[in-house]
Order: sequence, then C-alpha cells, then structure tokens
Amino acid sequence: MRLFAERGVKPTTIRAVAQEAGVTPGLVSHHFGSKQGLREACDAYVLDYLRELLHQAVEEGRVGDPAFIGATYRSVTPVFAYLAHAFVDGSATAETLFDRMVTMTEGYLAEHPPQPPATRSDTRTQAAVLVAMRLGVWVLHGHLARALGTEGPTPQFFSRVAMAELDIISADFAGADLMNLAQAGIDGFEGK
Amino acid sequence: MRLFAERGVKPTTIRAVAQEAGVTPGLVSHHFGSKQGLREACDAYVLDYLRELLHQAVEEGRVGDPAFIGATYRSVTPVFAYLAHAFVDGSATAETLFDRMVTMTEGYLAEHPPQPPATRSDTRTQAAVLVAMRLGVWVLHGHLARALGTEGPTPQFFSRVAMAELDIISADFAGADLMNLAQAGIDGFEGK
DNA sequence: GTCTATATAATGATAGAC
DNA sequence: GTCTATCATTATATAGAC
Repeated sequence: MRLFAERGVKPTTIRAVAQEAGVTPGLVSHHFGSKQGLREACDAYVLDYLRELLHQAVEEGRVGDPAFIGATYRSVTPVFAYLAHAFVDGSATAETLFDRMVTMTEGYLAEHPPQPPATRSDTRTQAAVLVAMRLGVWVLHGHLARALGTEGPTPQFFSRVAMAELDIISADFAGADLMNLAQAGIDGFEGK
Repeated sequence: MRLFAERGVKPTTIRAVAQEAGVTPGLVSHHFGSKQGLREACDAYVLDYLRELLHQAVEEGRVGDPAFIGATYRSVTPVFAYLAHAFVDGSATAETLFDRMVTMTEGYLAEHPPQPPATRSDTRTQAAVLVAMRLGVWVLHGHLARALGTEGPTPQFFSRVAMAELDIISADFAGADLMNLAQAGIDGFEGK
C-alpha cells in the first residue's frame, strides 16, 4: 500500500513489493492471486483504516486528543497519498467515497444552512465543491508542505493548515469539517 | 499529452501514442529520443498552452468573453488532467508551478489584506492553502462533474463551480482568483 | 521522415520442490 | 507458506532500408 501511495499502481512492480516485504515475487503473486488482487486488498485495507480511525476520533471522542493525533499522523500519511493516486487515476472505490462524502455534506449543509443564505449556488453544488476543496488540500499536501518549508504531515503541519482553512472558508461552511466529511463517506461503506 | 493526461505517464505506452498519432512506435521513439523526451515535450507544451491562454484572457481582456470561454473549455480539459497527474506523481515542473503560484498569491494577499485581518494563520500559509484548495477543485474536477451529474468541463460547469467557490470562500480571499494564481505561476516561467 | 524488423530488458504470472 | 526457476507477454529503444 505504501509503495502504491508513493509511486502509483502501474509503476509499482510486484518485485518491488516483494523486496519491501522481504519475500520473493512469486509469493506475492501467489498470495494475492494477481496484481489486481493486491490492489483490491489495499483498497480494503485503506477503508478499514479510515473506518477505525474515525471510530476512535468521533465515537470515542479522541478527535482533539493530542496523544491520539500524535500517534496517528504518521500512519495517515501513506493512506492519503494512496487515496490521492486513486482519485486521480480513477477507481470504483475512490468514486464511491467521493460521492458519499458529497451526499452527506449536502445533508449537513441542509441541516445547518448558512446565515445569510448563500444564493449564488445550490446546496448540492456547494457540498461537492467543498468536498473537492478539502480533499484537494490533502491530495496536494506534499506540495503544501514543501511550499511552507515544513517537515511534512506533522501535527504542527495539520494544525497550521486547519487554521488557514478556517481563515479562508466562510464560517458557515467551515462547520462541515473533514471529520464530518470522512465519517459520512466511510460509515457503512463496504468499498463497492 | 492527452494520453498522459487520461492514464498517467507510466501506463501510457509509446505504442498507444503512436497509434493515436497514426504513425509507428519506432517513429515516436526516434522523434522524441525517448519516452522521457516525449514527457518533457508535453511539459513544455502545457506551459506554452497556459501562457498563451492567460495572455489572451488577461492582457487581451477576454477573460469574461463568452466566445473566448466557449472556444477554450474543450482544450483546457486535458491540460488540467495532465497537471493533475503531474501534481500527484511529482515532477519538477509541477513543483515549480505550485511554488510560484503560492508566492504570487502571497504577494496578492499582502497587497489586499482581508478586513478584518485573518489572524488564525499567517499570509504565507493562507496563500499556500488557498492555492491547494483551488487547484484541488481542478484536480478532482472529474469527480466533481460526476457527483453533480453534469457533462464535464462545459462552460456551464465552470460557472456553476465558480459560483459555489464564491459562496464558500470568504470574500476577502475570493479576490485571489484562479486567473491571478495561474498568471502568477506562468509568467516568465520556463519550466525549470 | 517514416517504416519494418529486431535487440534488450522488465514485468506479471505459473509450475514444482521443500 | 515459501522459495527457485521459468514462461509468456509487453515495453522501450535501436538498426537499417526506403
């Protein structure tokens, strides 16, 4: 999964995966059946990871816990890099994930309408653009970190970006934060 | 360039490029020297395209001309898809482009400070996140179009997304629009 | 400039032994 | 489960003729 995240699926060879895992290429092919099987296993892993992450963050209320954030920020990086490639390369998992995030964000905006109402566009479009904006920040976070001269996705980096998002996005829309979006996209989502 | 934009660089074979161009694979390799040479030629083409587009839009004042927009929206689509892959896969051209956009947006925000001042974050961070947000919408525009059930990047789609962006982004930041960003990133940029 | 043909290398997948 | 060995396919790149 990490190699897919760093290089994309096609440029990642089964040989490279095997070397990284300390086994032989034959074993990888045999275990996952095919490269496509390995990819599907990675998709499932990523969805499980996000589900568990959000379960702890939201239902166990650890979203603001520094210890939780500190323990999480390393493991979340390759997951989002994997999703970045999935969003650009296109995959059924990425499409379903995006669409669910939009629909649930739309529901959030319908329940928490901006005051005064934002009349230039409809709620559905606002939800879709909002999701694209926030996911875009994640997809491009490598460039963001470089442009800011920071170490990468550290807790400090997360906080710095989140503060800027609050400055940039109108208050009435900022409430539909990424945790809301992600939770909406993940809950009960089986990947197909 | 269009095949690179649709599939990414690695999955695109010289054979496919040759077939698309109606020539033989040998000719493609001979003409561009190598696949890397073809990629660099595409990078140069994309930068030239953006330069010319912005020259007409800004310096010739055609940015709001419906005829200009109508004639442009088709050709711009593969260019942004190409850049989407470049941003995710990583390339020197994409990095320089992003960094220049951030720096110039930072300059814009310094000259047009938000009122009241946005104090949660510094101007540099605001500029970087703003660029990432707006480019993110472009990178994910395929998903955006699907989620909205629209045809794709038509003028109507552009307008609809732009209106939602105006609704979502605080008025003081919306002024640093994509044309500003793109112009900043392109002017005098030779690709390295 | 363009083609045909081919050299060379890399990759995904399989077979069989342990 | 794991390895070694190998096959078949595909890819880039080159050579030489037209």
